Amino acid sequence: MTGHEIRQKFLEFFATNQHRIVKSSPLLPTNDPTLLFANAGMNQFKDTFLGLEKRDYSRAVTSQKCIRAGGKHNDLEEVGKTARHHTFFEMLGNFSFGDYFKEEAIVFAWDLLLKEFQLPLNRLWFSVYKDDDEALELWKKVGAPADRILKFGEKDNFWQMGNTGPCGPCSEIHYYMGEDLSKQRAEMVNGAGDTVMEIWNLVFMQFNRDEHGTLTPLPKPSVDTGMGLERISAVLQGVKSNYDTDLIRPILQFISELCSREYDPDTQEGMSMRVLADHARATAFAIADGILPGTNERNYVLRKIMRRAIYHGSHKLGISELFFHKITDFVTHMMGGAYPELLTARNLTSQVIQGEERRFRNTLRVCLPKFHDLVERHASQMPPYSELVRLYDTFGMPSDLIKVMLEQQGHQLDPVSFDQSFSAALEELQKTTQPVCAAPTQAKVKPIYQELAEQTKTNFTGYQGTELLETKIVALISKDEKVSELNASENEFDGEVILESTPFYAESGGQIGDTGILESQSALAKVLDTYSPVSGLSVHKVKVEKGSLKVGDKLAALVDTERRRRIMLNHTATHLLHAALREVLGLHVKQAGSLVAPDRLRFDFTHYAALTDTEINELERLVNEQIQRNSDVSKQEMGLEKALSSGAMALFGEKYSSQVRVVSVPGFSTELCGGTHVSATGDIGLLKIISDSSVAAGIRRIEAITGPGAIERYQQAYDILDGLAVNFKSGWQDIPSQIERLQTSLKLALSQVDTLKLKLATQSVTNVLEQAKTINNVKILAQKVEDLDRSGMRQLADNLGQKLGSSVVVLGMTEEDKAALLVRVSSDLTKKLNAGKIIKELAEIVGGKGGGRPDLAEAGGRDVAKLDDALGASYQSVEKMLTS
RNA sequence: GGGGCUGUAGCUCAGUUGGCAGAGCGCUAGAAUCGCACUCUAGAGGCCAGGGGUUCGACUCCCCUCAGCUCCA
Repeated sequence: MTGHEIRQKFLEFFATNQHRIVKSSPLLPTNDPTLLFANAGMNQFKDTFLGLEKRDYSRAVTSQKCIRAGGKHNDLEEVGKTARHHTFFEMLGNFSFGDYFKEEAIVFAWDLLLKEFQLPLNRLWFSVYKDDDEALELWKKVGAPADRILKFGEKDNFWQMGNTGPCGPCSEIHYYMGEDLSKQRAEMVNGAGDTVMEIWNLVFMQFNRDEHGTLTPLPKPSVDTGMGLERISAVLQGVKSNYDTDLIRPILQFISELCSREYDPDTQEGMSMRVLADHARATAFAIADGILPGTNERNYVLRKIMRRAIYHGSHKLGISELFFHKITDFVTHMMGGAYPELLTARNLTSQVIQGEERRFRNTLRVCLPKFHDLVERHASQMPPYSELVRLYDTFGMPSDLIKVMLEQQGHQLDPVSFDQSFSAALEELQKTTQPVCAAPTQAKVKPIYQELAEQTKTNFTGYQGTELLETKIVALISKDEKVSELNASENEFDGEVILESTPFYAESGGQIGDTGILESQSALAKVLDTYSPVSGLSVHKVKVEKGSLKVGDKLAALVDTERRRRIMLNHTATHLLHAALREVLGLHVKQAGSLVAPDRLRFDFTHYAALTDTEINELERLVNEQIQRNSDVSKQEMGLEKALSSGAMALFGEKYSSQVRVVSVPGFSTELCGGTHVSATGDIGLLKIISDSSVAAGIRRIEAITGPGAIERYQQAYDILDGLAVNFKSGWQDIPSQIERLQTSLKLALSQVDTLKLKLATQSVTNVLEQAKTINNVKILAQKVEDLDRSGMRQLADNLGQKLGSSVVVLGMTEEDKAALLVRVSSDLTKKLNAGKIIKELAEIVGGKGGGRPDLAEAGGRDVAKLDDALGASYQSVEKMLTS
């Protein structure tokens, strides 16, 4: 039976037993921020097990994509070394949500393994939790021999989701992999080695554990099971290693051809090939689910996986060209049938991988000279770990490569103590890195809102219109207390109003809350903001302008229509931009936050690089094309499942109710969205992107304006250009070249000025060359100059010095009310005279400081009037130094 | 989210407790050659990432911003 058939058979078996076949959730966990990757079949049902979410089925079966790397389950370092460890694998599982319990779960497992898969009973072992006699009896009942049912403690056979929450005993099925049936022993179960291997784990969720550790029985116990597809395939295909199943073996074959080496499982090369095969699977699936290699969290873990693979390929298997994308492409080809998302993402995957491989090879290229430099500095000595670790921590050189290269340099290393010293040094280096674990502070909903939400649900009428002529005040709040009446006060705002129905949109999904007025015959209140502290409840923050608001009052609710209109433009524009981003940059673009205000829109999204000008132009072009088409924007209520299957984009980490609203621009964008939108895209008028910046690593932020604001912006730009054109007396298209021309000629003119100034100064000073005094055969010239800058003064000193030969030149000038001095000593004299020392004495006279090299020194001071004194003093200074 | 590192000529990078901004490759021109490669000679090319501060003086020291690399959660 092939791996694909086994997966299919598993799903079908449970489907015929009234289980709903549910698609694998993406590897990017949808509703669990504590999880790095999907790592078990039950992840997507967590809320269902907790009773927070209802589904229209109570039995499900899945084949779940899983990655275990980083976080609690970290198998990364083990992959390749063993026959069983993977970063990526598929987990088959059947689930009961308060439907069947232990008995059926055990019967299903028994029937599937013995009848469908026809596993020999004389190789199977069963384990139960030490206190779970119920399970033990059930195994006996279906036919398991009593001596094959073993009891284990908490460590092996008790499962819990977290420190608190649902938990329960579990029961595992193990399989003897050895040749000789007579050699199997009970001790091998959960023992060392994997001659007896766990193939299926049945979890019986039976209790709820509270914070004191007390267990209370759940009213509706549930079942969660997991069986690794690769393992069961190994068993059914009669091979020792998961890597020899038809799920992975062909990848090894492909790699073997790629590097022109035979796959021999027992060699170092064999291990490297396994690493590559496994990591290629993980990488292809991760990228297809929108996870990109990066520098934080799951993105970083993916990058570690990819770099480990690339390292093994390039250094251990000697593949010199970019290769990793070829392997993932092969994986895509193999698995695309069962997981079509691989095919959709094919191009992106290949591109991202090649980019990462290039970057990694560049990192290696940069750190190798640093390594050699380090080794050289320590001659034949072993470089200290503190420095080796720096290569790893700061420059990203793989620790294994460091080890290998040290050995090549002739250093004898004990691998174990090397690793120990290395991690110790790393710890030392990172000691200062105490992560400030800021626990996510959950914004607590104020009890008053909670209470109101239970009593009433606001009816939102804002989709139909912005004015509601008659509605009723249900409740009034002032300072977190319910009140019966609201009056004008001195405060910025007077209180909050809850209405029976309202056209006011409460801030949500990035769209900011509406403003407007509430008006009755006797009262008038301004709505400053509208928000929703609890789902289903809209709260209007008001300032009473006239009269007073009383609970039960009838009144009209009027939204500021113009402001709302602009918000709607921006919201629909946001959707268009989102779709355009995915088209231009790739499907990895996911919304990571947004703000829809009347005057602008802001959109944060996942992407790995700054946008280029071409990309921004293309985005604007696409969005404006959609605007010009003036397509109708459709808004439909439908079931969540239907919406998702129709391809509507949903945000991860966002909770949706079973009934959702789908906003779509036909043929371009479909999103789940509760916000308010224009009726046709043409209403937007125009979109202009005004900024692109980064918010966090891997997340970019785009800001844009639409409609009237965008037009104003273009007008401003137009005015500026017109102004420039007038100034340049030319057309727009010539402005850049005109500016360039101006810049060049200005630069030329300035350098000519410098040259001329120098020439002038040289001429005027050359006249006084003969004034140079000679002391002890050293010519000394001290002269005041004008109209030069510091660099001109240096050049002048050089010119004079060359003319004078063996000499000391002292120049002084005033520059911006400060005195500047320079001393040049010709190089043949620097043994006797030090320009730095001379300048220090002179600098004191003008009340400043200075210094420099023995042959050239500069100084400055504030006392301009003393400049001549300083120049005069230079003769004595030199003389003193020459004679001392 | 926290730590380390980097930003200098078109490219790869030097730049020594603050004092004249450099090398190699590439580019342009010339020499040599029947011509090309090679070789030799000369030249062009820099807001030293941006902004602020300290200083008589900042590529150099300090702070901020931007961009990139890297390790860790």
